[in-house]
Amino acid sequence: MADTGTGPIQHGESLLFLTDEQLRKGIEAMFFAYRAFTSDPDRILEQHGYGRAHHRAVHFIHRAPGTTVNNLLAILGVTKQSLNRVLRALIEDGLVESRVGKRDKRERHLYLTPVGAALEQELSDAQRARMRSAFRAAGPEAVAGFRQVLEAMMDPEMRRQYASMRDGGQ
Amino acid sequence: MADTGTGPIQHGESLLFLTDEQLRKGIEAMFFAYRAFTSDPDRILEQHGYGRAHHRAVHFIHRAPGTTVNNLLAILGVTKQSLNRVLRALIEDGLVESRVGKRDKRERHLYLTPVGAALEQELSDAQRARMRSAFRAAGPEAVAGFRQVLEAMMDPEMRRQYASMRDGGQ
DNA sequence: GATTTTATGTCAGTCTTGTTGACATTCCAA
DNA sequence: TTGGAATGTCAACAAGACTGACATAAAATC
Repeated sequence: MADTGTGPIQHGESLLFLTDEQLRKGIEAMFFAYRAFTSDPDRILEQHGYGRAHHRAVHFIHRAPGTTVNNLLAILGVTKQSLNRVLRALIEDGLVESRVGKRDKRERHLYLTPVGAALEQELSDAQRARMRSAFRAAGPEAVAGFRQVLEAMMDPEMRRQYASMRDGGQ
Repeated sequence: MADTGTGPIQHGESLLFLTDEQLRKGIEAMFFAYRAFTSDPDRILEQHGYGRAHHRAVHFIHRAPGTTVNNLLAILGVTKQSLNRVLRALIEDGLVESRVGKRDKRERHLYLTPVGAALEQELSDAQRARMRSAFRAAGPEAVAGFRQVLEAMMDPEMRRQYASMRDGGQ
């Protein structure tokens, strides 16, 4: 706990990228970029009467069709009451289908309906467009660094979820 | 609008980093990393009975002491009524001081009190610690790429705010 | 077979933080 | 000086997160 990062400390190689000023810029970059990152989906969701919570559910059901409620809970990191409100709306509106598990009838396996898949497409198209434009502008080396830093920022448990994400099929 | 990025398209140089799969990984990396990014401050804020909105206000008042409410509004991108609730709590609790403008008495200039500065320090220490650890693990080249991509992700107006951020002194 | 655990869903209530609408104060310009 | 624009405050409401309590069904265990 000697190096608090309060100032530039030289160990032979330059550590100027670890100054408080550089860290602060990184922090503010995250703040502003995340707002931009969510702005396009937010606009679309608003037209459909949904929020970010619905987007997250639809995204991960698309990624892992047949996933269970419990699985989704772990990935999204919210309470079941919170997720349930969202899922109920999506199921009632015919965007998500909930099938009772064959092996374990307590489980509900979640799938996007064609309508749900259409919304997912619309949302991810918008989000990918911004990401593609940013990637293209920054170039492949920058993109590699971007991914490296973001991954290093995650907690080990989250990094695990990020890396793998199969499962779900009953 | 020919290239929708739906598949890898070669123009002589490799564009494999722009495939939908790579973009999707970038999107999910943002989602998970942002959650990690906010988790440390969230824990601290909870102990003090505040939320993220208070953090944002305290952060930018620290960055630009003497900033006006209107200025803060533009940076944070919320309505003045929303910000006002947060500021009222911070002022009542003695973390922020609001001084009537000398030139323009309609304006309120905002400053952190010693108590407010202490909370800001606690929050930014935690956030910097995670950022520093991620930066250190990824290395300077990765950090440069990280910043490049995030900046390219912002809207021009936001990028302006991110780059400059002085002002405030009455 | 009885009991416990697991998976899910629901109801009620609270909190944060976003929104809009209405309003007071102050400044400035016609 | 008067009316509009800018700035900020108060009140009320909505979305979406949370906790806690409880119900049901099925699986697992004793």
